[in-house]
Amino acid sequence: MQIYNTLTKKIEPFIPINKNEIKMYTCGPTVYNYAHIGNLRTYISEDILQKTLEYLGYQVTRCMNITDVGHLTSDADTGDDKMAVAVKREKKSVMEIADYYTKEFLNDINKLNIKKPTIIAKATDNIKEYITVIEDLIKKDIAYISNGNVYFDTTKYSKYYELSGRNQNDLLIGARTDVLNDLGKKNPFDFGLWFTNSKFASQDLKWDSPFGVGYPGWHIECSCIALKYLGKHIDFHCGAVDAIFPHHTNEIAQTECYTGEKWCNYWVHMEFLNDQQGKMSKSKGEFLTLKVIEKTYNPIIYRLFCLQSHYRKQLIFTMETMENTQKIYNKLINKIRNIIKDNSTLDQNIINNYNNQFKQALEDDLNTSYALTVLYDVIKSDINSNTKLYLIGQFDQVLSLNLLNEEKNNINEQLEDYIKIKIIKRNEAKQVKNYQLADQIRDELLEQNIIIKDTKDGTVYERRL
RNA sequence: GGGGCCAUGGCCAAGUGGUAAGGCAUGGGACUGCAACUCCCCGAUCGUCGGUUCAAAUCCGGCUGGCCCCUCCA
Repeated sequence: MQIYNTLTKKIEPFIPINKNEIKMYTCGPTVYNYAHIGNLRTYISEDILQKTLEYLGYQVTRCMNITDVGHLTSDADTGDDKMAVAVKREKKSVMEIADYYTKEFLNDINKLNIKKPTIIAKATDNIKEYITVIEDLIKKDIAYISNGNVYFDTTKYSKYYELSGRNQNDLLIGARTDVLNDLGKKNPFDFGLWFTNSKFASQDLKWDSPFGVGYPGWHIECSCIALKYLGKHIDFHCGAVDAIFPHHTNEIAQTECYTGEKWCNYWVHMEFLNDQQGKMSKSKGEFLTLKVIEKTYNPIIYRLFCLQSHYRKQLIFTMETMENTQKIYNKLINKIRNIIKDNSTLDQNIINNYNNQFKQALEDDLNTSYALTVLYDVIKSDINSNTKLYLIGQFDQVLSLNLLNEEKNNINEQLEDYIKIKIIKRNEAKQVKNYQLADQIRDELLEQNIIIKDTKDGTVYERRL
């Protein structure tokens, strides 16, 4: 397998730390609002990475954080905590907000067939761990206390700019003035590890610490949660491209200064979903959630939409392309439904051949669109039905598009009998050329989401997708 | 102002030096009472200009256009 590594800016062969067990950390949501479909694209891509690794025979432990404190609206200590803003907006407690949106998030990823991470850790459950690491960094003179807050001194970590590929001067020019004007900082890009001296009063969540009563910075949570649950070394760390700087940059600095060792080998970043105006963003106010999509489309359609493209390519979302994807999905499922299970025996050579093609596509930096082409190749090929169905089932372990989900099996016997009678009546009507009655019966069934098809072998039916 | 990415037929998209996969849509045809489903057929020289090469969509440079990051957002 080879994959693009942000750390080296190259596509590299993947070499696991341990032979079969892979440790993967993926940044989770800040649960102050619904996830928008752009957020969800990232999790879909991460899911593909995980499932590809599993398909290749690795065992993957995936850890994800849930940010319920510390994520400020600004990187200086002037912004509001995102959670505090939500509290004000919805007039609920922080816990209620966090619980509600966490549940909604887990619902969303479930609907998209994203495998639930092995470990899901809340930021507020690991305060002790943050304090341990921060104390250590202070002791090592890498962190310092200033103006009531604890900051990380970025000049103490020589590789600070490695991940982002920038340098301090480039960053300074574009930096926001309130970041630079944070007088507590020794250097412009130093970042907060623990805040006690907040300039805003709306912060509800506070903990006692050796540095005073306060709350943690955003970046420290991921470092500590990863260390706690996955150990000192991890294979993958994923997130969207905007996390490269400063979030992941800061994570590396903290973690490696704490352990004194290299932390993560492969940094994988997922590109944005844009709408026609550009980036989809919560701070713009309006944003598309899965709830909205669901009104018109099965969430799996959105997953397919994402898989048609590449995770490192920006994707533009429009309702037109969703409409198109719906058609693609319908046709795909129809074709698969037309493959009838029979007595044919599995052809192992053919299985290996297509399976290798499928794997090769995914092993090549997760080329999902090509993997879908292999799926089409199988469907079109003249191999026997059972071999086809077997391969489709295998592929769907990674694609997770419910390719073999036979919804028509949901039709109970009672309904089945009813449909059969209707079909017979319709065929009788057709024979005497009473097409009005025939069409009426067809419409009746369609109202119940039953589609009638006249084929060479007689009339068949299926449930509408 | 700095850094970076992208540009392939109507749409999505594969392709990383040897003469353009695939899917959807459109059009044509078969099937059908009609429709749907299914099957068959049809389309591009790869934003633009120039360079390297026997050979470039693929490498290099200029230009144009779009987007992203540098500031909370995935």
